[in-house]
Amino acid sequence: MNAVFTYVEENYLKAIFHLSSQGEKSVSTNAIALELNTTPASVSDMIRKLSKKKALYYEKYKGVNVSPKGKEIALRVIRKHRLWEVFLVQKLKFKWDEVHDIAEQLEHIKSPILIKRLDDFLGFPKYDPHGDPIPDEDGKFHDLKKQPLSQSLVGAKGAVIGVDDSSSSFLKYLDKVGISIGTELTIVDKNDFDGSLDVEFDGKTITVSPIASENISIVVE
Amino acid sequence: MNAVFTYVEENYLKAIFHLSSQGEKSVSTNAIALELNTTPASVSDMIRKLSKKKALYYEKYKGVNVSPKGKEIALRVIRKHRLWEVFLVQKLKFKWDEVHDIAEQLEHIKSPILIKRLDDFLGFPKYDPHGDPIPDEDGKFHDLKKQPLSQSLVGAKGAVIGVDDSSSSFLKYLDKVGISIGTELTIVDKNDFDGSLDVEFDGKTITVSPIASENISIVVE
DNA sequence: TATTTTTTTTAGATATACTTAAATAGTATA
DNA sequence: TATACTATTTAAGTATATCTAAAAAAAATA
Repeated sequence: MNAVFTYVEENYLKAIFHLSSQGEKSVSTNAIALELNTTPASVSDMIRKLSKKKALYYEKYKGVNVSPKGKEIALRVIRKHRLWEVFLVQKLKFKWDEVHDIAEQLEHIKSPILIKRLDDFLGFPKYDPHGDPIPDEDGKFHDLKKQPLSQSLVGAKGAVIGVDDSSSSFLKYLDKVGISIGTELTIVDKNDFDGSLDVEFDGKTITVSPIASENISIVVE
Repeated sequence: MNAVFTYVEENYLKAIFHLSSQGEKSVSTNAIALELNTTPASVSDMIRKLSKKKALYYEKYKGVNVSPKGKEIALRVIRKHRLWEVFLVQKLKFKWDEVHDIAEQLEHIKSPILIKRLDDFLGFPKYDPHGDPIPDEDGKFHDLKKQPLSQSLVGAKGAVIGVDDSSSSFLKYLDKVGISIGTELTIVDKNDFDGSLDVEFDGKTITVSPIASENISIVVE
């Protein structure tokens, strides 16, 4: 009998998993309360509940750690969140910085087959529009190396996975030249005098300034 | 200050709107309980709450009617439900009869801009995969006439909007011949000896049996 | 019309998720 | 080490959305 986790429980596990993958040690009640914009008292309650459900390891006054079960749930939610973000940006033409709140809702839709079909529909993306990796069905991350376009070598082929600068002027520029998430490009030349890069994609070649190429992340093949 | 309605309240309003658009009179507590698989006692509670919020007109022991406000909310949810169903069938390749439960979840996602973009992405569909009309942003239904393919005249052009028979053998047949929701077709001939129709779409012409054409709904231009 | 049956409402409980206020445990400082 | 401070937990209470059981109103039947 697979335990069912509520919307709220999923959010707690996601937050705790997130916090514990930053620092090493166990996560404090206060840190969770801060992350989820709630009170330490509420967190205490929920921690007791989630450890009874074996999703957390917990010792009073000592903070919590996610159990394998909790990690599995957190990664499943993260996977859904990031796949939906790809959908919103790639298909519905949202900007990188507009999708988070909607994905926060969509990530709780319960239907394994839906996520499989969505993944397929999106072409099995490995990164979300912010450049964060998308775990696979088993919670594993694929080990493609993400790097700024500026640090890629001449001759390298890769796919755009995200941008660091999401100012509207930069997004407008990308739109104009035709670069978006998923664009497959080849670096054909580097202009040493200013560090700009000539990149080829969709049958055309454009020159990307050093500042722009620092803010574009790609994964190389 | 726009009152916010919960997931559950939205479902009640949708169900009551649905029931009241079948029969004429006000909707009974028992009928609602039956529709939502809950108890009359729970329905009584919720009715009191929704009428305090001015979404329902209510007199004790006399049943309820949806107010304009309640109707607006119900139609908004129905619009979302049907648009998501189109998405699931057209884009994610679900079958007509597999999408309901997922759409029941997706219909509660709160983001007006999301629905606008989705509508655009889907090409502003007027009917869902079951042939039910999709209300517009203002809750109005477009007045296209839906009819069985079998009752359409030679020369008529239309788009497939749904099927009545959703048995797997029928769906398999449609898949084989290449008919799906949104397929734009022209009726080129009627074979009087058996009532079958020759229809053209995607550059090819096939013959559709009388039984099949009775179960395919189209909207004519 | 009186009685029975059905429908609807109310009353009292439960579960989730939250709150504030008070108590307790742990840490830091004089 | 005693005191002060911070972090955490517990206790008590609120709101939502349920439920079962009992009471009240309406409808159906004799």
